[in-house]
Amino acid sequence: MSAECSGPPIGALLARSSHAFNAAVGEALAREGMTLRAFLLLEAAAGGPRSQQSLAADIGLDKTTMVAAVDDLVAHGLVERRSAPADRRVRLVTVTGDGDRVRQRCREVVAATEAELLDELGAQGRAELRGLLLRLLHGRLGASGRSGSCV
Amino acid sequence: MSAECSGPPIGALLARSSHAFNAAVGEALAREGMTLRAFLLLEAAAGGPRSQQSLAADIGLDKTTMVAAVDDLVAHGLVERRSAPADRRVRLVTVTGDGDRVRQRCREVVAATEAELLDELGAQGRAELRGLLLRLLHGRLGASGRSGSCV
DNA sequence: TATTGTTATACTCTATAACTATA
DNA sequence: TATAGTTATAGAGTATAACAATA
Repeated sequence: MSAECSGPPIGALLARSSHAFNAAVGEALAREGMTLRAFLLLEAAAGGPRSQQSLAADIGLDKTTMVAAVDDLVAHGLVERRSAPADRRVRLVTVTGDGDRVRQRCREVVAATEAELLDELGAQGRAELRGLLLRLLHGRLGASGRSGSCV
Repeated sequence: MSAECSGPPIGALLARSSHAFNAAVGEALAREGMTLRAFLLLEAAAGGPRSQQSLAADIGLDKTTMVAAVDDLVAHGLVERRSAPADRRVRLVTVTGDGDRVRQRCREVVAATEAELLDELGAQGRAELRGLLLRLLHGRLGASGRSGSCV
């Protein structure tokens, strides 16, 4: 038996922290007329033209919900659907110039929001937290099938 | 501008970690015939007989959803509803003997699951992570109205 | 009149099934 | 036959509104 120390379970602390982070980032993005999910999708699409299913698997969405998510970005002119020449069944989601500008601005907004929330930890604390979470995710936590929306 | 270092945003790491934690703990509790939410409610009720609204505010549920949540625990004989003598509008949720036994077992299951997931961090890493998250939650993160289900 | 608990209802989100067009 | 995308539909989960009992 490992000497588990006192205090609330870490899972509860993680849940509260994550929830508060998502709420703060979501509010900041809402002021830009964006959604956290839409931003994540935009980021994923910016990695290069990819099929909707590939994006869906990446973000942890269903292919059916991905349709509406892409529809939304298309309606705002941030991405375009293009038929892939090699396989005309797949629709490559490509980021437009406007989309990239919005994405850059949202990146800054998200980074600023996170920086403010992480301020009390100091540079060293932030690095430690990042390192610990990465170790956690590369351990048993990442081993289990960790698909899921997380959003 | 603070020197924000490289890597994925910490919010994303927190979200993935929290999601994986909840999934693992949820699976472990499911093997005991329990739900994460039901366990949290049972834990809150074990703090002493309290009104449903008080419990709802604590867990971050709506009072209307709390009704069904308590109904579920009552159906399993883990808690009882008793009218408060002082104010007969409120129903005090009290944990039964069976409820307390189930709660103790679930506490052990949750602790064991978390311990396994946190194993790679070592005792020192676990303490560091706990400390960092507590500092985070006592800072700006906890300052904002942080109500919400988190479950 | 205000508040606790409850019910009924509507709304949001997501997944399942069925369809199309390609392969 | 199998796959990418789409649509329609059903389900879970949640919140809003209205009601009962009590203060």
